[in-house]
Amino acid sequence: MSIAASTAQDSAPVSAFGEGLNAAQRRAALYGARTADGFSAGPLLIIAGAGTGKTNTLAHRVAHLLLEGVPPERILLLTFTRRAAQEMLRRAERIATQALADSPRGGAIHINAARLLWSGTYHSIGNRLIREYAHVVGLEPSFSVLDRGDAADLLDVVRQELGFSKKEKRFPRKDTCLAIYSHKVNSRAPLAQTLQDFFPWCAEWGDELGKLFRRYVEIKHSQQLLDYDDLLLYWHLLVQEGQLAQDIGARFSHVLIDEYQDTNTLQAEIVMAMKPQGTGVCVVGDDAQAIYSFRAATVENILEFPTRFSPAAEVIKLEHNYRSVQPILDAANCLMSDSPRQYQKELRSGRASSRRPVYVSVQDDKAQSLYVVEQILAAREQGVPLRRQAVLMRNSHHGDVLELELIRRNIPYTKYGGLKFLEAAHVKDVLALLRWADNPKHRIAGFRVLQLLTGVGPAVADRCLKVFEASGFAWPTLASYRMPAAAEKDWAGLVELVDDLTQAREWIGQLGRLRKWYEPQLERIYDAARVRMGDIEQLERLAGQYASREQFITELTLDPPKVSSDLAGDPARDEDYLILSTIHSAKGQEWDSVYVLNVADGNFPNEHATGRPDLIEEERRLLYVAMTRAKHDLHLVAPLRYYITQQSRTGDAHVYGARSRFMTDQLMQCFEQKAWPAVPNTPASKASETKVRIDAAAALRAMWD
DNA sequence: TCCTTTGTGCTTTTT
DNA sequence: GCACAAAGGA
Repeated sequence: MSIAASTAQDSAPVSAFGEGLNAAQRRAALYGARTADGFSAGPLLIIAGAGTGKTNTLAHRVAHLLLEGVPPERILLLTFTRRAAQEMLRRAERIATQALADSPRGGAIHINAARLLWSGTYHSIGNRLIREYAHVVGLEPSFSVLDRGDAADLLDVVRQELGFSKKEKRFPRKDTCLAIYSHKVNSRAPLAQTLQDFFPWCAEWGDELGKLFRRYVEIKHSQQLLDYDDLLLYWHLLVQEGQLAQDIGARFSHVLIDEYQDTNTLQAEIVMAMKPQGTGVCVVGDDAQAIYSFRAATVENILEFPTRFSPAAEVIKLEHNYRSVQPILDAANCLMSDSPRQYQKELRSGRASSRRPVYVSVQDDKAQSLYVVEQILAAREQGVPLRRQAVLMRNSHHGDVLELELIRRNIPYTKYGGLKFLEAAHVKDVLALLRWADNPKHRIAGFRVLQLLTGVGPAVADRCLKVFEASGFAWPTLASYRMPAAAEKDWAGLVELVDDLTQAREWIGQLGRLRKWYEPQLERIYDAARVRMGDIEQLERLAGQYASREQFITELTLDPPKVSSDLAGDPARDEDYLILSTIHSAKGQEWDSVYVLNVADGNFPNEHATGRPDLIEEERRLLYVAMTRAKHDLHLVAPLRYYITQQSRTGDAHVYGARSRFMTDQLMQCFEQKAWPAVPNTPASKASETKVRIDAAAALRAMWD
């Protein structure tokens, strides 16, 4: 995601190699030495504070490796999102090409970073390795990847099957079950400990959850399904075996990992198994920006990285900030100085400013929105386009009130985080069809597809699928299956479609034919059919960029488009629009002006984190991430009163927010404090003292004379 | 058996 | 505002 993420360095011309880098950056980029068989480096940890040119440094390192003759396919580049990987490659290619052009050898040799085949997220790399080694772990190379929703649905099926949904006390809901499962797998901790530490309200269900997960794992394997966590888990399994660990590890002479502070134990173990000596391993991160513990990320990975090797890994700190003006950094430094365990660092900027960031108190949600809109419009008047401004929030629904106001005033915006494209029911329908055609054993997909027909609910679908399964997943058996009368007509069309999809050699056109069958179903099932159909058309456009159905389905699952405008052929591309984003999704980005909503205790730190010192520290880092996104202007907005979510329709429950515990007196000094709207400062006592009298009646009459 | 309605209860952040 | 379960009508 790099919507507005161009740094000052990005636009700076790179004349000679590394000329645009400062000393520490250069040291990190060049670390290592030529050897007889190439270029080699010991383990390296780069502690890159916010805005210190991390991407640029890493891109230079990649370029340097390429220039030193390291074959591109022997570089493994792990990033947090695919976008980050693409951005990195784009820059590395440009840097390397430029450096070659400037060298005496001239531009004869072309560096093609696209040949860095092994770059992407842990999950996407895992996906590729596992397909290659599928036979080793008892999988078919054509296995399907479950997205979050499908995984939760499958858990729900198991939950029903085991009768847990009928207990007198309510069993955890499917999303919670999945979260528990995922956390346990990724943290590699015992289930009981995961429950105790992160889901204490579910601790009493330990035994049932254990049974649930065991059955879930069985079913996944029998249906050739892998969820997100399996993509790591199977990879982990592969490298636990000595010979395979060596083979896979030896494929890569250099392993570069971005955002290392947000990796979890499972991921760290994979890297350690592949590269036990740390040879060629270079990790980059900022412990002050570790904000993914709910995904089982542990900041210990980065804190302990150096001492996991002997001799210990080299540590290089980047502290010069190229993003923000000094007053913003003063506040950020002050916020973090209260944090106990960390790599001590102090961000410095070359950019002075006389303006401090703003801490503004407002009455409530509504006033908060009005304030933000007023500031945004004012900034735009001053020449800061909307797209260089962002509103950041802790929870995605915190932007709801603001969104209404933006719509009312006709201010364009896009929102990151929150409901995703793939979670829309109609998109799920279409994908289920594709997935089922791709993997007939994919029961969740088939179950969903069958229920698109009128007169077919869970019971009929279940029976049909049982017959299908008994036949060994032979598609022709479906054609002869007798559906209830109401479903007959559409059933024939569906059978024909699925037959077509499974036979088709060409991927192009499949989605179009699918759409033809689906359109009438969509109109029957949902409201707002036209809007939804638009999404399907966008999906179709996106499909054209992929080589095959399997690739399309998998990549879409591993790297889902965030919002509809994120899809291909984005028509809104050149238009100016405001960015709304959760802080988590804002990671790695920067804007001229940043507004942080709901900076009050209960939200910073979140009420659910209180009582857990480590989680409270994470909340502090979250605020730190939010603050350090701003280049020139930063506004923390603190409503005195805000509404609690999750209450009945007529509810008016609200709390009076205390000042966030992170906003200490010392930190407050870093801010210009104000109230909005400004409270007129005229005490009543003074008014009663004045001797002045005005003949108001006469004055008003005079206006009409 | 399916599908809609009604009532109840509630951890946020996402690859 | 949404997920989930239970009950009632077709």
